[in-house]
Amino acid sequence: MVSTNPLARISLSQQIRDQLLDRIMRGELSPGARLIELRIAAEFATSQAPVREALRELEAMGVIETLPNKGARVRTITNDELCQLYDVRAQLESYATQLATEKGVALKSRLKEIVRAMKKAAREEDSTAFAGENSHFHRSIVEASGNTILLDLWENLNVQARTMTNVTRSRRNLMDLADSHLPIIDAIASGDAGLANRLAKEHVLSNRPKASKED
Amino acid sequence: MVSTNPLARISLSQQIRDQLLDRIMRGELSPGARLIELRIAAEFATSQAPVREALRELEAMGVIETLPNKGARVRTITNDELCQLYDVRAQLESYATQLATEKGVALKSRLKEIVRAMKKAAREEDSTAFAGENSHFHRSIVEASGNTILLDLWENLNVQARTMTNVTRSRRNLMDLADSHLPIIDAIASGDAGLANRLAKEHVLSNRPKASKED
DNA sequence: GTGTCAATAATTATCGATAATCGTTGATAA
DNA sequence: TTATCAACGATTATCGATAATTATTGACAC
Repeated sequence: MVSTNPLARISLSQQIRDQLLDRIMRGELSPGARLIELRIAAEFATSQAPVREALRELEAMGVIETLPNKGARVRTITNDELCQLYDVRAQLESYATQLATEKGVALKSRLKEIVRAMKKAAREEDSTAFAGENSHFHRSIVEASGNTILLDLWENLNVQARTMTNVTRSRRNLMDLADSHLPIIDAIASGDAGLANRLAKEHVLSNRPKASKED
Repeated sequence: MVSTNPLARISLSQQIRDQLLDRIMRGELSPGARLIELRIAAEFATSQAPVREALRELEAMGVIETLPNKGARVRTITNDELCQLYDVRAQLESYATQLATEKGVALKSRLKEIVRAMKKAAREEDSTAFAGENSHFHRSIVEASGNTILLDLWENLNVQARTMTNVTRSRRNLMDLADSHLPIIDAIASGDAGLANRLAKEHVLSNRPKASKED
């Protein structure tokens, strides 16, 4: 049933990119898996060209890596790199939170709403939905910072982290995790930018994976 | 004399990318200039394919922007965005400097050497060489942080900033600018990570363009 | 004059095919 | 047995041509 795949008309390369990204995120394509241009082209009933474009975009996102003349494979993020990623993300996010607080953007009701959705997902044990709402929460803050460059960088890191989510999914109680966002909301609402900065940083770092034994 | 351009064999798309990036950096291709695939292909005596790849890479770097079916043009960075870029860069670099200091990496002699080269360029009024050494200085620190994710992000911002260098080239005295790096070297050598962090941040921000009247 | 629309031009997006490159396999000789 | 290397197979890199899309022009009606 995968032989022909019509696909609506929105630019083949984008559709292929989205499909592949989706598969990588849901773990269908695991780290190290090869992505062979002609094979993918055959699957989507297109030519090699749009597939190459899609792969290059995924590479730019840091989701896959390609060796010249050797081909592309799903990037294997070591535990070490994931730690580094969280460290950097903590820096960016704490700064974003500080900016948003200084600007006095009204975020409280919106963020509370997102946490509510997070808890709903937690109750239903829907970890995919939970991860989505979680991203949504942090993205809202970075958006509110008003710094688009910052937003771009953050999104990049976020995508990379999410491709590893299933592997590294912590055992931590989802309901607790949802609650751990509340102090940040209060800090932003209080207008104390320094506090908001600190809490956001701690929040991200508390979700940082531990130094591993395997990688 | 630009009709045929043999180009050594290292992958056409990469060569095209480098050539275009070079032209953009040196201002030969100014912001807003269109990049037409077939025209570029003709100039380099290649087909459209490698040109497209090159353009996609430049887009990922944030150096050009492409609208679907409309084509690519050299990205116009507003003064506002450049300010945001420096703000974010200040965050990343201060963090990198802190990490490098905490790790106690021996950087002093190397950094001093770079500042020497910077001053030489300043004496010779070679602003291109100066910019190169300047990048080199900061890159060395970010490298020394040991965080490769951080390095990737920093490089990206740096490239973007450099494509605007000629436009925004400050009138500031180059010799003073070179000297302004010295306190950072001392702070790193002293092992005071907090101080190093602060000085690095101030250094970047002091070079941030001012809120403009034109953009 | 101004708005609408078909015809046209310019350019990107995609295709199918070929060339170049890399890794592997198996034979041969030392 | 091991080293060398030619031939092959798999895959990426590039090509030239066509299809699809968007912008532009000019005629025409109001």
